[in-house]
Amino acid sequence: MQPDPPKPTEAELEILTVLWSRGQSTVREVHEVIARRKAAQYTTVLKQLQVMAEKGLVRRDETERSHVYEASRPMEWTQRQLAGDLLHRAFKGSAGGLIMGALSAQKTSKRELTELRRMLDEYEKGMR
Amino acid sequence: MQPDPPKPTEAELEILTVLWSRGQSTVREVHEVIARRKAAQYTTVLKQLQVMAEKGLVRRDETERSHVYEASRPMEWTQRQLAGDLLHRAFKGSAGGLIMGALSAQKTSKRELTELRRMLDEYEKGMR
DNA sequence: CTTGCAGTACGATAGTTATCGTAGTATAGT
DNA sequence: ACTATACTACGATAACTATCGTACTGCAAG
Repeated sequence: MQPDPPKPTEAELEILTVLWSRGQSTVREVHEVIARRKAAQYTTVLKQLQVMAEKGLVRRDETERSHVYEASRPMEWTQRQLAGDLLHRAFKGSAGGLIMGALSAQKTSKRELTELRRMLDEYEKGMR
Repeated sequence: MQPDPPKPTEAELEILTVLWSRGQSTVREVHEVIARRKAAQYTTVLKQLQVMAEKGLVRRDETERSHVYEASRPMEWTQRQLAGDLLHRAFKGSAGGLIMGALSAQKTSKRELTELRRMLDEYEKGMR
């Protein structure tokens, strides 16, 4: 599991979200999902995945003629990197600030708020 | 206050944090702070600020010989953009996910946890 | 076999970012 | 007035990103 891969770029993250939701996928499968949201040539996605494989963001299985890709890190791991990165770069490490930013960025339902409280409790429990 | 400025890049954000903490500043002042953390030529910071002014990220007062720069948007505004952006790009809009990411990215003190709960309450109150 | 299709590999390009050197210009001190 | 200094402006460059076209390859159907 080699050195930590670099932070994914915007386009790379979009592809990762596809891989996380679909699991192992061929280029074609990834492309189909991506193309649903935005115009993109097949070879663009292919190239993207090749680069990502070089960077270690995805793993490639070449045994079949159609190569099969999968994210090299679980979604949670990458999310943690991204959240931590933004936390330090824009919020001086203040988790509270980040949360307020997130809450005010989109209106958050009352149900989600109680869900958040539950998460805090749970986190605190597992923390000792 | 013109159209919303674009999302700041990494280096731009670093400069913005200086402007937010210092308020109006000359290039020299910004450079001094930046140079404390990393090697950077004066002209690099200057150029950076010029570009940022073009993008609308900062405002420039040219009345004095040494131009004076200030962030065009308050810290909270930009933080909200960044948090919202990450929220959508990496967390499918799930604030809970982002918060778990942030909490696990760095160990969060018990005191900060209670502070977070207070924030949630406050946010809910101001929400109706 | 041969041809067409589904793949991969690769190179090119345009745009952006970060960085810096150089040149020009105003100012202040001698 | 002259020169050193403190600025700004500008251009160049290297790296990286995103995007795509073209070329090559294996394979299956006729």
